[in-house]
Amino acid sequence: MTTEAASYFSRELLDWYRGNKRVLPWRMNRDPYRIWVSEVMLQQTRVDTVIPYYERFMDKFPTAAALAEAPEPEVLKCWEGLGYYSRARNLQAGAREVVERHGGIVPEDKEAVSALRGVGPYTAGAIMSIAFNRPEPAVDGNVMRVLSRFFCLEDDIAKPATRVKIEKLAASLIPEGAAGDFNQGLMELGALVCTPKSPGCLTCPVMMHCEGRMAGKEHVLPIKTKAKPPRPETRLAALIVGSGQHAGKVLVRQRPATGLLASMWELPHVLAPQAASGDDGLPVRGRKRGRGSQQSVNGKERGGDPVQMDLLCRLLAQEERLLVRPVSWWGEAEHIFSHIVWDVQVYRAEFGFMLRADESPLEHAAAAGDAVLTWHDTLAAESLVSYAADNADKELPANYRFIGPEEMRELAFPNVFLRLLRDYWTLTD
DNA sequence: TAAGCGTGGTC
DNA sequence: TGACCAAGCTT
Repeated sequence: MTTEAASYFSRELLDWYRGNKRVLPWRMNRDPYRIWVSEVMLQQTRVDTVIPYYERFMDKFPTAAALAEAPEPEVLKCWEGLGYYSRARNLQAGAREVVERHGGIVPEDKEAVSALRGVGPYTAGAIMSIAFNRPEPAVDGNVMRVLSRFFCLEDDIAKPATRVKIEKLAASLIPEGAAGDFNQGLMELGALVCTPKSPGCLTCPVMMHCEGRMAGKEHVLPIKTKAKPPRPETRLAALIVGSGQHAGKVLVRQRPATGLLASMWELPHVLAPQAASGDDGLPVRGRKRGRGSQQSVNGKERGGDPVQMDLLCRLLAQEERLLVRPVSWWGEAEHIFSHIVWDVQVYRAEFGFMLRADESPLEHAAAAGDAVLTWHDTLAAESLVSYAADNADKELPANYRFIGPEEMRELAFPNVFLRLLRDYWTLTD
């Protein structure tokens, strides 16, 4: 790399950015809190997706102090549908740190910013350069792609070591006094011109000295190893409609505070063992969402797959101490994560009863009986129903609730369950 | 280092 | 239609 090429690149890119930058809500001013929120939302998320979330979030939590004071469920609800929910929790934790340790002002210090929860090398560099115009690199996927092409770098950008290398390069390119615009220019070029699939070299402000293009490699760069394919899982979910004081409401549960979809709400569901994942182990076709319980597809019984219904009943009892009687197949939904694909089979089920963690299952054994774990056992079902009638007002564990459409507006659900519940209430009305 | 962690758009 | 992938961080 020549220093001429480098200074050419920096100068042309900066000019191009200043003449072509998009008008975006987080570019209104240089409030570091606003920049911070935008950068966290933009992690692995497209600009168009972020904009409405950002507007709502800033409206509701306009300052670090406002975010710090908010109840976590409200923050999570505001993030609902955006994905990677640990970002929301970390952002709020970061805001609380800012309030407690920095008087509510985002510190202008690289180490202090980097120490905030959820702020990694990219976000720290973005905040320091965009909000404070400090000469720190902010290397994301765009920047790695743009620089890999311009300098014809063949390092695998999927490897962490490559990001470190490109950070050093990016730092060396920052023009005096223009860190914020330059860093944003790199990303803007990657987003608008130097795109992953078909780079717009003809309109690129730095095409004349682009080594990747000159080598004819603009379509093969950057080098990136493939990700592992997601593993398929069949999830058996229960749509449990309450009676008595819970009439018309649906039983939902909150997930644990860590791991996948942490603290989000959902229909109770269990992981089906491989063998019971469907007739042929593949997602069942032709039974998409909605009222499908009267259909008979792929050889399944009218009311649903007895093996899956039996499993659903047994596993909910074992894992959740939740006793229900699956009644009929209701619908299906697919949910695609980066690393897992859920095929969710939803069954309507009648509520029996639920034990809290501090209750011994033994004292209820007589009432329920072992056989109650088998949904199609008529005697068991009857004893379950009569037991349930006696325990209609029994308190649920803290992470379980019967809710109607109104309560849904306050609890955060992952999209797959949002869709299912909206379908249910729409079809029920 | 590699894996876990969401969702929707694109070609 | 199915890969690919988008302004990454944490463990």
